[in-house]
Amino acid sequence: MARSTAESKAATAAKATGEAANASGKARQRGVTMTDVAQRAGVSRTTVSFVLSNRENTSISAETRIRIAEAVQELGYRPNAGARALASQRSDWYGIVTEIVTAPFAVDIIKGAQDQAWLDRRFLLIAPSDQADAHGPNQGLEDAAIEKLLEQRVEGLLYAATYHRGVHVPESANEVPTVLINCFDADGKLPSIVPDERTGGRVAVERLLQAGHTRIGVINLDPDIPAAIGRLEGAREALAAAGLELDPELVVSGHATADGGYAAACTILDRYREGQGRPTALFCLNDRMAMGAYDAIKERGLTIPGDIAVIGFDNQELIAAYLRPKLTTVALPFEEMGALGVRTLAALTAGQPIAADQQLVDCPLLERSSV
Amino acid sequence: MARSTAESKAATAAKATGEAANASGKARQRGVTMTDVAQRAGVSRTTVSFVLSNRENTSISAETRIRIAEAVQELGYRPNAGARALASQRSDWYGIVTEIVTAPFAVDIIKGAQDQAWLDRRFLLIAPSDQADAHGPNQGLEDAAIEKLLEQRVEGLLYAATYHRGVHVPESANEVPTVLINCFDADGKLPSIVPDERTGGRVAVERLLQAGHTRIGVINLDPDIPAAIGRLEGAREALAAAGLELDPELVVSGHATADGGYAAACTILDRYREGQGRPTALFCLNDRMAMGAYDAIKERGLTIPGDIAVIGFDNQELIAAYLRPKLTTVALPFEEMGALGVRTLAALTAGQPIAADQQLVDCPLLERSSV
DNA sequence: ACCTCCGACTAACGCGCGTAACCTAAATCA
DNA sequence: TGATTTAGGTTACGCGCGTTAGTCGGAGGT
Repeated sequence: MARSTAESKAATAAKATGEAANASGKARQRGVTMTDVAQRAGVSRTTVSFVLSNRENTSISAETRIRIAEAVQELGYRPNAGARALASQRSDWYGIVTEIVTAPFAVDIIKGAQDQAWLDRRFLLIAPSDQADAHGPNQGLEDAAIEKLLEQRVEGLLYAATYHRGVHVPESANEVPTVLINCFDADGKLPSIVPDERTGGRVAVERLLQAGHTRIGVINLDPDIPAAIGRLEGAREALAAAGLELDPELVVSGHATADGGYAAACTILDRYREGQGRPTALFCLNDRMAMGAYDAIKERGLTIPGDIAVIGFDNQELIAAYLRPKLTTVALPFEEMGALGVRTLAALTAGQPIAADQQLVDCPLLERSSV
Repeated sequence: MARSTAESKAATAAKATGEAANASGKARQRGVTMTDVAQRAGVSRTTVSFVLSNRENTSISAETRIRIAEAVQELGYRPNAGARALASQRSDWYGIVTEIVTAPFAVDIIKGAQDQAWLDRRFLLIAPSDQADAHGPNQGLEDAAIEKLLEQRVEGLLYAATYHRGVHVPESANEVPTVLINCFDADGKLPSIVPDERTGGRVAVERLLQAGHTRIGVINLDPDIPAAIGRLEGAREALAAAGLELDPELVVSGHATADGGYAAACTILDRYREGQGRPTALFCLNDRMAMGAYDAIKERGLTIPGDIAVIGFDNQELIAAYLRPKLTTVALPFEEMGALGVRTLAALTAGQPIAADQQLVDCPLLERSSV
């Protein structure tokens, strides 16, 4: 194939036309490169590169730009992201490593991050992790996953957990900017983004108070985890603001499942009679427990929200939206956390300062029908 | 810096030692290349490449291999996947485009695919799609996503849907091998992997028959979708094998939600009295509807499975495992479909023939406590 | 008539790596 | 003893692209 750029433009055009049918047919297998485009447009590859990357400070005639655009179109040229990354020394990729792939709970973090990355014209490489999966066949998967991501030359790392907690991030993550989502660095070095549990707890109880409830039962999680601590603290704040206190007798911890919620609700409900100290509302620290509480309440012939109002936490769609009545709950801002994570990473990789070492994201109240 | 490989090995070693402290300290910023490793080990870059890629038909002394391994270790060398892909003309990447990122329903497909890809030493690029998201801000996202994946030079494409249906795949997907998961090509060209709905339906009803139920109510989905057609067909098969028929009066369609299931169950339960034709078991074509059916049953003072046995379909963990009693259901084999998708893609890209144009994957019965 | 400047490009190098082809000294063989 | 093989490498090229440092012809200025 003639490669001389000295070849007359007429000849080039003729050849190009001849190939057009070819190119748009099945003959084009793969590998249309920038050089092909350049040849077809009758310019140098450099010029094509300048045009395609919208380079400034470079004057290229409108006519040439058009010819190049046509050539791109006709040949079906598609840039090679890998080659570009190699030459430009930047990949436009972020990596996210998470056990979310395994546990669908907080898949919205990925969605939020994806969307934001898309807006920023960046690509998200998702890698699996086995943080919580000690018994699986994937021991050490997490380190290997980060390693793989670094081999792809990601410019930054997101590390997400399915539930709010402290984590230890593998050392290799230190080689690029890293942001934790829905968890925080137990070693206190890396920036993180977590839900504002405290405010969420306050909002929930405020909603109950606003509906006229003053005696509120709390179905608590394992009291040691950040979610329980924060949410309970918020609940106390709200009560305090109303001049009330949280009756310790009304706080029952249980296993974070529907069965646990059922048992806890039974304990509370059976301890008192109606009007004799029995709470008129239940704040369940997660939706699964609320699901169990529903059963306990219904079993006793009580109605929701008539006799007992219920408010949950987490907004697990499959539960909250399908319970009957639909559950009013406080949502965890997974999408926002994911998006903020990407934005924070962008700032970090650009060398800009970030707002704070630990950023809190609001947990909004989702009104449905259980209060 | 001396680049002569003729330099005596002693000298090279000395220099290397001098640099070691440097390399293991903070001075290493980024960009340890194979050339660095080669220099440090006192060999040519080619040799390093041969060793690292375990190339056969090449004899390299054990001593040299060790020196190279040490150099890799000491310098913290990490291969550059992009450069490798460029040079070798293969990326080891598959792309998966799916609305699953948006709707967490079938995120297990991703997990299955990820795991299999990991075993095959391949990387999965996950891109969002807006197939079902007509009102979102992401119009045309899907085409753009595929385009992006092709720019990364993925070797194959997986296209996954959240629920079993026919889809139209964007044309650009034809440029690389493509496999559909949990959906099939409405144009009938691309290979696909779908759940075996029919067998699933049969298994469910067989389980009910085995428990002694002969009068079985069916809470149906929209009767036109593949899931409903297949599952119902399977149910009929199972009954036929037992010499029974499906009473059309016992098949009620409803909206695919808990409310829909509640309404449908009410219809069936209120039509008959106990022992007067009222079914003793309900086959709900999805778990959400089973959730609603639970309420209808409990509301009438009936017990599960004592008075009415219930069996679901889909195995939506958050529902099935947390209902009380826990729901016996037929699982959709998302993970297996994802894994099989990757395996099929591997065969395709290797030029091997695939088993069939449409591969069915079994839906296993998950025994819990509602039958 | 000469110099300068500017518009419109192009030549050439390097990113990090895979790989075909080649090279050299020692061991083996006829 | 000379020819040939073999172990153990090395040289050089190219993958597709970004980017710096030019080149070249003509318009404007003096």
